[in-house]
Amino acid sequence: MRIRDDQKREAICRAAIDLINSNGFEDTSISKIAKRAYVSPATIYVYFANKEDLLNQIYLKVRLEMSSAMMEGLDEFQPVEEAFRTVWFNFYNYAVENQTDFAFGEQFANSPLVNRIDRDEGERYYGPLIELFERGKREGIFKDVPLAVFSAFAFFPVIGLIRNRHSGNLVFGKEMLERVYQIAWDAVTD
Amino acid sequence: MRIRDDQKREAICRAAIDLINSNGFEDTSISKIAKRAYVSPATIYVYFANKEDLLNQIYLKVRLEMSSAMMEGLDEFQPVEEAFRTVWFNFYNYAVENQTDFAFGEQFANSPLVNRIDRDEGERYYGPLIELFERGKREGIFKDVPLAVFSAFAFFPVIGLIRNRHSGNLVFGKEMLERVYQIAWDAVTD
Amino acid sequence: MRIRDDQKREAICRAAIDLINSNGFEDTSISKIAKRAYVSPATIYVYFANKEDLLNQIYLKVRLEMSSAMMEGLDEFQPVEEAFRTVWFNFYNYAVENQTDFAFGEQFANSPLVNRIDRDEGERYYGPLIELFERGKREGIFKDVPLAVFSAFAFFPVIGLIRNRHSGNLVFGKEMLERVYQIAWDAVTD
Amino acid sequence: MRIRDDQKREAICRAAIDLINSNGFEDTSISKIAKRAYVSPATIYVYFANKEDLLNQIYLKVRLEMSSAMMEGLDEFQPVEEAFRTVWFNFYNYAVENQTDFAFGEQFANSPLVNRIDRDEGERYYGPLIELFERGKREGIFKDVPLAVFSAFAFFPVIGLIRNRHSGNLVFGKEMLERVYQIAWDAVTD
DNA sequence: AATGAATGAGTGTTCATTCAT
DNA sequence: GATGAATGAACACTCATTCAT
Repeated sequence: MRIRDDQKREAICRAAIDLINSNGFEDTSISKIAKRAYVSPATIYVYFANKEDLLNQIYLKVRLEMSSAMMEGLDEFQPVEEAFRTVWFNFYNYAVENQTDFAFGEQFANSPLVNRIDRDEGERYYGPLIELFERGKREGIFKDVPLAVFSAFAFFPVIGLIRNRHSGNLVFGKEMLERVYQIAWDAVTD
Repeated sequence: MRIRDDQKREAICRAAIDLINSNGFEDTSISKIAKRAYVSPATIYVYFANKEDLLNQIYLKVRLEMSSAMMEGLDEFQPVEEAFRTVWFNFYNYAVENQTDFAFGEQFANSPLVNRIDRDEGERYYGPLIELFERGKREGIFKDVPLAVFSAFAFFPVIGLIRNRHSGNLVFGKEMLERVYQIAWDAVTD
Repeated sequence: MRIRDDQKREAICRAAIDLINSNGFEDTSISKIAKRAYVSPATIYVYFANKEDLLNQIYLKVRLEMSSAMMEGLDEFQPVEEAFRTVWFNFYNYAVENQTDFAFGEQFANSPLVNRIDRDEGERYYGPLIELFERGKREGIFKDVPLAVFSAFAFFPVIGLIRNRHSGNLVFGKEMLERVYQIAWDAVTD
Repeated sequence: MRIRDDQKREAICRAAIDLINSNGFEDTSISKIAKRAYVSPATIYVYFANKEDLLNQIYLKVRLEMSSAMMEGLDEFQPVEEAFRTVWFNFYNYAVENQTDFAFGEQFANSPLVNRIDRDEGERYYGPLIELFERGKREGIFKDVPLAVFSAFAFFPVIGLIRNRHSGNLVFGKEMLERVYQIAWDAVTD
């Protein structure tokens, strides 16, 4: 009996993400994914129950990778500002360095597919970030607003900027990036 | 006879938007659109060259409606702050009151389909907003940043909040909305 | 707009019956049926909702044809014996002359598919036969047994004989046929 | 170790018969059989050459079991009537008590699959029954007809009645059964 | 002997689009 | 202009079978 091959599983996910990014969900079929991953269509069903399961698992995996990338270097004893800075740049860097994964996540999150999955599963990993947010509020540093508002101003602008990167009309250097960070910080602090 | 045509065309677009919002691009076929619009599949090809053309035209139409909704009540003699307030609340209200159209727009904008259309076509209608932005900068009110950064902090947070509305964990009243607006205003002004 | 073609529908049914008779339900796919009927697989779905619907409709059609063949020449003023003789030979002749349809019916009737259809639909056409049976009982000619027992001895032996015809070890002439009929008549009469 | 093997083989046959009876040949795949028998698909190929071989072996096994059930208690010194009675009730009881096996046999016998197997293999075990038939004819008790006609009236009516049992419109007690037996006896005797 | 992984070929069905009226 | 019929190509998925252990 052969044993399952994690590289194969990985190749299938990679192929799916790439195809979805270049052609969209609509034009990404199981057989195209199979072809790109150099496996038989039937093999995909050894690793995933069906297409929806494949997409969900990829989404959750991407979310997990992104969230753990965001939390990297974060600890509860850092001053709030330092911690926020860490998270913010982690997020920005992840989005820039993992363009395809990030784009896949955004496309999935804006499609009705996202409503069919267990949302808690996807949000589970943000604990440390939420704690940071609460601590910042307790220390009177962050504005006293709901978490959704906080992250809308802290992180969504980055998504907007990344979206514009593709159009090519947004190229900015270190200085501008620092400027943007500063605006975000000002927006969420009192 | 002219009226009849436009009604039919409208019905087709409406059906397409609704189906895409509830089932995604993937599960929205020409024949399902036809069925929901009470026309024959062949009839759709009287109004649109093919499926891609249908989707593009819908997207451009939605963008146009949204942009003109945003500009409503805007004129070049208003003080900058009043004008910004107008645009911001116009945007928020449009997103809330036209949920399906807005969701369609977001879904399309995050899919690779958006890269295949003439982007200028979509952006053409934002002239007055750009002028407002330039005027605000000249008057030393808005921060001296690129347009992309400006709108990333002015409008993207709203998109983030709307996205969370669906999850149901974001319900806020007039007061909170005013609060959010104030944060946006603070973020984009010096 | 083209209109539906009853010949096409007929060709599809014919192709399905023939294939099922030579290869069984298992080896009879939609695409094989399509090929044999000189239509596209998709065309079959213009005339039938799905494969199950196709098979059910064929079965009901065959049953209907068989039952009306059986009733041919039957009227309520004939003496019971003459009427029974008519029906019995009608049945035998139908089975012999419409081998494929008959075989299809037997195969379907012995498969679990038959349990999924509306049985009443299939039995509806036997009214005159049932009336003959009741009349025969009233006149003290037929044995006083349930209908199921009556037809088990009147008609099932014929099915058994037909089944053996295929094996080739049953070839009999007019005389023997008359003999078999006589046994059936004796079995159901007092 | 020998015992284990036979249990596994038995489990595979059992699983196949059950699945075919509830879902038909068409919906009964090797992997479903494997799952139901708690073995690997590959294991089935240890015991059977391929799917056709599996089905044939099951059919022959069922025929063998049925025929030996029919012959039980039969010996060549019994009077013909007693012997016939024994065989007839054996047949009826087998059909009623082994519903699934019997239904499988009927389904297989009415499908083209039956034509692909060695028919002699299946008929080999009916020797004693044939002898009884010949003896009855010699003694002037049974009608002088071919074997096929004899069994068409002796046994096929039972098959017809069993077929109707499933529809639920045939429930009969000891008395009626005796009645049916009597009709069969009358039909085959002079 | 026994197994889960692996697969090319096939399944039933739907697709976007065109045809004929 | 409007339509239902028609279709080749594609879809997601399962098949019987073999492979590697």
